[in-house]
Amino acid sequence: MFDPVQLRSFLAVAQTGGFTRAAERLGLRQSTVSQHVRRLEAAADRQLFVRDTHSVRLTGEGEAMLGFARSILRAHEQAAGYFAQTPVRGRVRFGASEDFVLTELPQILRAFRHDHPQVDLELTVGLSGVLHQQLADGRLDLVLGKRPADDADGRLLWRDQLVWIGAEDFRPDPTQPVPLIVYPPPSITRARALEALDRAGRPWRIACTSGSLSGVRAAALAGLGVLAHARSLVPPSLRPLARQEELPDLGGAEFVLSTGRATARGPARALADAVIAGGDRLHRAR
Amino acid sequence: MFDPVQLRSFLAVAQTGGFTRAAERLGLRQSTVSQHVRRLEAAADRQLFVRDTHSVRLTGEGEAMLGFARSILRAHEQAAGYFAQTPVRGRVRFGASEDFVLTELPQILRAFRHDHPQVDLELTVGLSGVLHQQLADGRLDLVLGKRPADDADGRLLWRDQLVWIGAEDFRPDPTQPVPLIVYPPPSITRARALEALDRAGRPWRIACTSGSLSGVRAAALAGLGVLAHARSLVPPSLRPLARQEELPDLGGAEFVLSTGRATARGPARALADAVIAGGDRLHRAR
DNA sequence: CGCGGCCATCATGATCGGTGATGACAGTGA
DNA sequence: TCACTGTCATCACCGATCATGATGGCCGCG
Repeated sequence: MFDPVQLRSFLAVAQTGGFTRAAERLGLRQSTVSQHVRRLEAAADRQLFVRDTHSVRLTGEGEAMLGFARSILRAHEQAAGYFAQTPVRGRVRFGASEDFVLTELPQILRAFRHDHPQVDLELTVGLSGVLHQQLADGRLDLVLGKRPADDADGRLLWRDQLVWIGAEDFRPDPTQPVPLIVYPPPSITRARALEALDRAGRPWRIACTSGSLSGVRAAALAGLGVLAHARSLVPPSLRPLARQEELPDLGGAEFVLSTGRATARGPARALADAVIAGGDRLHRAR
Repeated sequence: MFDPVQLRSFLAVAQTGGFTRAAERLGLRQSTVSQHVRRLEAAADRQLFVRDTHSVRLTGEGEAMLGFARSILRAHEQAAGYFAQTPVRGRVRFGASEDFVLTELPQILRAFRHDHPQVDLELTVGLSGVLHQQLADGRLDLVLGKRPADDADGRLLWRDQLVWIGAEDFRPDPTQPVPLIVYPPPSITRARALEALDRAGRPWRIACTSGSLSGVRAAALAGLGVLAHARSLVPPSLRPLARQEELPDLGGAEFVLSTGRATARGPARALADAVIAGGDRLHRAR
């Protein structure tokens, strides 16, 4: 095991051809460099330089050591270069919409925590509209959710179609108001569903209101009604209704990653990169 | 600059999955290993392990460090492996026959001293027979010279032809005894020359005797007579006589490197290797 | 022959590093 | 629930290590 500091001194002596010059280059004293070389020679049990009082020359073994020293120091420099950049550290307050709780978002966050253990990750799950409001208020740093109607910000992750979904065998009775399962306001999906029905002149009633995806999923599985939902994020055991045309078209939806007004930096940037990189895993490509 | 010792501890922790186990493997204490990792983390300014009280897991940065640590330690081990073999050190008493003083033997010896500065090299130049006698007496360790008639030892370096040489324009008078330039006994060449002439019934006389190559060379250049010499080692400004057939054939000669009875070891072995490796430079290939 | 530049060596004071003891923590089994 | 065990972190201690400045030997130069 060779001391890298001694190797550096050795290399400097070999390159400058002198102990004094090497010491100057390294910001050390001549006696220090002399000791470094001496210890290195002791460690290798070889004479590395021939010190003819007014010249310093490498021996054969010294030339061999030269190669090894270069190799070792190069490896060190590669490592040092990698770790030179300031580490990602701090806090991210991350908001993710309910839609993602059943996706692989947890795995993405888990990987992020693995890669950046020094980042405190605070996760808030809620409705997209609420999250964007908190982002605007500065209570969140990064939000993953549907793009609100009035908001043009955020990086578009993917475009999706809103569809009507329900239990396996559920078919709404055309003669009755459509039984709706919705999130409470200010749910974007809720607003879109009511708008579409109203525009089509189709009567409706609220069959169930729940603030959580598991709540609306339970209601749908129970056959309480239909639910507007992004096609790519339909929870397991629920399916788009076979005949979408019996209900009005819901239009599209855009899933965005928003970072407030400023470009994300530091931990928020790192998390945004991680989410974008793992973005494919958030929705099932159809 | 990372401390290789700390890297070794880090690697051991990563491999064994525990500080205590790593410490056992390394022959250190657990607290020491803990400090090593802590210092390494401080040096890299990253957290490398997640210590969940009953498990130790690499972070993402830790995995990066793993690669660098392996690379650095591999470089160290290569160097350590090279310098692990005990260095060549000591004394060689080397005998070289007069024949080689004008060859590149000095360059070979110079390179040897460069490669093995810790070897004291004692050079004896003399007649092959004398040198072999000293080798047998234990007063030399290695001898380079012509193989004596009664000696079968030694590593054959090359076979050569003995030829008659003289000054540029020298031609022996067939009616007169051949004027000979010879080394004093126990010169091998001398014996071979006299034998050949006697066997051919050709009269001869000693025109000059000198113990050194420069002596016989001067005599030959002065036109004092002819000289038996190995063809490949003819000194500059002397040439084989144009008509060799006017004098009896001298036969061949073998140049050998002899190491006494035992196989050479240590410094003598190293020098022998160097001479053999540079052997081509000792004679001009014709 | 003194001078200056070079490297080796030495004593010294500060720093570093391994150690053992101790503490915090969590999983285990009675 | 509680003692026990095994984990890792932390700390004070002391001996080893290290960089330093001073000194000395060496050699070439003026």
